[in-house]
Amino acid sequence: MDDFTRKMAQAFDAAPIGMAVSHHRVLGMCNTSFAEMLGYDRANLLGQSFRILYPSHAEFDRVRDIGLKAMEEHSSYSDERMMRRKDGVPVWCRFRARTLTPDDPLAHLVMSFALIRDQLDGARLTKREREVLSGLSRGLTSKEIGRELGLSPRTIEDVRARLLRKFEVKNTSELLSRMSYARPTN
Amino acid sequence: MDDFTRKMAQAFDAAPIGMAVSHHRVLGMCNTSFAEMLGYDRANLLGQSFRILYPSHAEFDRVRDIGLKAMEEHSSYSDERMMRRKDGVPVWCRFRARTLTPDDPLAHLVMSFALIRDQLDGARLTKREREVLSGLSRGLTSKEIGRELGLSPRTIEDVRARLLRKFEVKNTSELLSRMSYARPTN
DNA sequence: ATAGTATACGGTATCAATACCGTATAACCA
DNA sequence: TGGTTATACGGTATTGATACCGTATACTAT
Repeated sequence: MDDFTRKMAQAFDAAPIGMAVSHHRVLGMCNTSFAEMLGYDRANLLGQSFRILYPSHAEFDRVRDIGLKAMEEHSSYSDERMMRRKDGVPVWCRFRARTLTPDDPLAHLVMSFALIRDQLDGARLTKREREVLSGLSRGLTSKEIGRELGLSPRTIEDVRARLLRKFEVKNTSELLSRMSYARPTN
Repeated sequence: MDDFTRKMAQAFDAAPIGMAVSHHRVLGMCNTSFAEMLGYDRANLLGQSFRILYPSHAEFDRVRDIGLKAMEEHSSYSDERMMRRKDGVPVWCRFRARTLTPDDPLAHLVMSFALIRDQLDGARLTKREREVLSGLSRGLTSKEIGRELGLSPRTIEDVRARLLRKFEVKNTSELLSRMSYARPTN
């Protein structure tokens, strides 16, 4: 095999970002960053269903449909989502996907996962806060998020208010501009 | 060569994010996303200095030093930076780097570049749109942005509406989750 | 035990955002 | 020269966001 291929493989493995390939939601390949980010050895991860990398079966089902339409049209999709580490701790990721099979997006997916670190110490997000944030980043209103989570819109507003306090921002726009990517920490 | 290596190389090349490897600021390898993002063919990019990918020599010099200390300590570094496309258009990127040689970080670097703005092109931002976006990312209302720019709040609302149409999003929250934060570049 | 926090929900009041209606000028492009 | 787009501004109407008031349960940590 040629040197070119070997160089690409090395770059894949040493990438500063988690990367993975899936076929119908089963992990076909990943790099070291991806396995480490989720607390696994790569050898134990290959061939596994992505189900084990999500916090719940419901969440696993939910994220399947979210990007499908976008990928059928543009072959690519990105959002922010919660993954589940091996020890159960949820991790918040910037997710990007490109499908090589737009007719059936999940057949061959190449994904990248970038950890979003909380820049404010002590500002860890609860499960609810992440769920609400996921809705907000998709442009949903409190009413729509409430419907999605089976809660009163009033409760969503409480969670929003808590998020605004936690991150010391004025409104949802500023919140999302802060949460979209990790700030340079040093 | 083994199938494993070939799979990793394929994943590298199909990644939904720009990736590159450099040796002392010379491009040793990159994937298709990286070359496309900057408007080049990969064949013409390999072996070139990173100088041509920055807006100016001063910027090229500046970014050399800013991540060095972090990489000596943690082997990795990330920020947001401006790159220069082949046609001269500046593009904002989320930049991540990992060095394989912490003693001399620039000797062997693996990097990822994620476009912050308009992953789907055709939606170039005007000066006004950038100015308004900058205000929105700081949590300002239309009234406050209008005051800052010496314009009627009504005009700010027009620019907002144009941004929402351009990016096909429902509201400002979704817009900002797509755009991350913006600064007026000129 | 008790304080603190997250969760969950109700009401009300106010301001902001969004979507329409309209006009007008300037720039650019085919 | 006419079509498109960006800019800039006015009015109005509806929905959403935010900030308060309140209650209540559950969990965690000192």
